[in-house]
Amino acid sequence: MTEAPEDCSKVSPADEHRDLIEALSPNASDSILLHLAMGTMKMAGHRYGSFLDAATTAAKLAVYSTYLEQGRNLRKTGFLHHVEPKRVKAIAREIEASLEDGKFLKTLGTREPYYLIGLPHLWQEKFPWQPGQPRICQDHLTEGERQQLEATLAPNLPQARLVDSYELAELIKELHQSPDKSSESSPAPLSEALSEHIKFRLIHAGTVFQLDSPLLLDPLYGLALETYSPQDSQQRALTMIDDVAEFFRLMQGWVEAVPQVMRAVEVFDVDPARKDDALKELDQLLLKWADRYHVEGGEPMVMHLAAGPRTETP
Amino acid sequence: MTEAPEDCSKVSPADEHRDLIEALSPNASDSILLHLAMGTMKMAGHRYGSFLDAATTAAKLAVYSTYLEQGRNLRKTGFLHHVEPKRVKAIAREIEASLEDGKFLKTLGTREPYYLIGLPHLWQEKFPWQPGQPRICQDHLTEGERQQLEATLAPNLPQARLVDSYELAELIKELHQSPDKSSESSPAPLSEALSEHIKFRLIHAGTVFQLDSPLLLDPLYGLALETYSPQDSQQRALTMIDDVAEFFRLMQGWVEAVPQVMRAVEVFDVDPARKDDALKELDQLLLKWADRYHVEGGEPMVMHLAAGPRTETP
DNA sequence: GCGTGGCATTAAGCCCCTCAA
DNA sequence: TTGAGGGGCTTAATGCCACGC
Repeated sequence: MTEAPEDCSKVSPADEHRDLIEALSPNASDSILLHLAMGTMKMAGHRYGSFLDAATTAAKLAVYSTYLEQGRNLRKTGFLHHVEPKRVKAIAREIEASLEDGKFLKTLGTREPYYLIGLPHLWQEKFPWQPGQPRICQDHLTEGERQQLEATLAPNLPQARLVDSYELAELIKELHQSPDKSSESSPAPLSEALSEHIKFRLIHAGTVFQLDSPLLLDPLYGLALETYSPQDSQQRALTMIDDVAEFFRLMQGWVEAVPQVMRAVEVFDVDPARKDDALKELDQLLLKWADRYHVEGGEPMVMHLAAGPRTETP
Repeated sequence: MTEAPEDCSKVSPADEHRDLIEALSPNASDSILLHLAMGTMKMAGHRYGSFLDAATTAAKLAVYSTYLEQGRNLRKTGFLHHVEPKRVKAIAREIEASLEDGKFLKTLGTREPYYLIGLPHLWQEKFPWQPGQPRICQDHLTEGERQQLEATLAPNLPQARLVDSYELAELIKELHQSPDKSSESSPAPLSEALSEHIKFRLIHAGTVFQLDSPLLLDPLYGLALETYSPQDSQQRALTMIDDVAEFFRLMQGWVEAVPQVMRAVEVFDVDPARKDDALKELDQLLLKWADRYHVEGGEPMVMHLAAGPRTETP
């Protein structure tokens, strides 16, 4: 019950995902945005509003960059991007405040939202548990009922006792206003809705499990993971984002014709019988190549590659 | 005067660009968004609001995708993304209307905004020019003045006469309400501000030039390019976006463990004396590799690679 | 649990205008 | 021509509550 239900309609989520991307994004930029939104919101669990804020911040930085290029001309910048000069000014002020005073722009900031990352630690600190102690502390339960319930729990849970929904809400509240950033004040009002969202996300991610039972008046909640560790598929999704970001950075170097930056694309029709061989050989080629030119204390280099079936012939 | 001024401050725009990206985006997703915003707004010339709309659309699709995965449960979807169920419903309706009725979501749609692409054709159609005819048609000019002005024009202009600001505004208006999409009505009210933005963009992109002269009461405008063709640096920026999009698509396949999708990363320290050799050899290796496995009528494959200096050691 | 409705606040993307330097 | 201000419209992100199922 902690996982997203594999709902039994016709298509798998991954296909649905791909279909949406391909049906609705004739443009490369749109497609990148879509992949990014999926990765950010569905995999990493960032809020809808956070993604929008991050996109807005990126757009503001683009405006600011033009503003500098145009010699701090508000009007020209406004014309070039179709933004009111007044707004350009506000954007510039905001960004400069961020650069100078270290105030934070609304970015995603971390791969996952802080509450996913920070919860296991805080929970184990505030509601610790030692072997031999009861994991469930509910006055209205008899000792037998307690043991019966605890027997239903998974075997290798972290050293933390179960909590009720109030305690969970407390945990979430504390996590929420631990910005551990320089901005001293907590401008975050933690609404009920937000708190509920965080709770759902924690359960969805498998960090927290919910215990329902007729013996209980209200559901209890337990910590399922000792430290934050994304599932395998999530880990891959995060790696994907990192790879794409670095690929983007490298390609930007190529656009600017930075020396020692290389781009390569190979488009071909592979012999179906030798597909596996081809990929294996490519892997080996790259490994040997990097080995051949590697020296201790050389200049740091990186190379990113992705290969697979192509869908269109451009 | 048609180009962005190389403003004489301390740093070059490209450095500024890179600094902004690196100073303010500790996160891979943020960095991707920034690269994308720069490419979309500064290079391709899409509007600030268009980029925001496209990002919002991507986020909506992510929400919708979750909505389907959750068996069309509005509340759960709302919790998972911190969106009101009401809003989820509106989003779902909007997307389904788009899928069924072919209504358009607000995406970037084309690489460049239509007005950049479509203008040269429309201009040559509405204001054609033949050798021997006057390029400048202004009653208040004497024949001598006209010839004097025309002599200042660049030699190889397209077959189009110069226009005044009213005619230019007419062109822009016509372009603006040529959606050439299925949505019959033009929901676009073309404000003065938007029209001015388009005019600035056209001049900025070098598609249109402005002619000022003491002989003229008002400035005139001329078409500078026969067909839309981005400058070299813009062309590279567009290629970058395409590459990144396909790289993203391939990596998504890797995340889902699609067979025949491969990801490779090589991190090493290159012998400084052999950097060029290394890249040249890599290029050759890839070419030969693709050749070796290519057959007529095989399965379509693609491979993307970028290599260059690395900045951090992860 | 779920969908649906109402109601409220606030920011910000848009539009337009004027005036002084 | 640019900066600075004023005034206005509309959407939508975000919050809350309540009813009926």
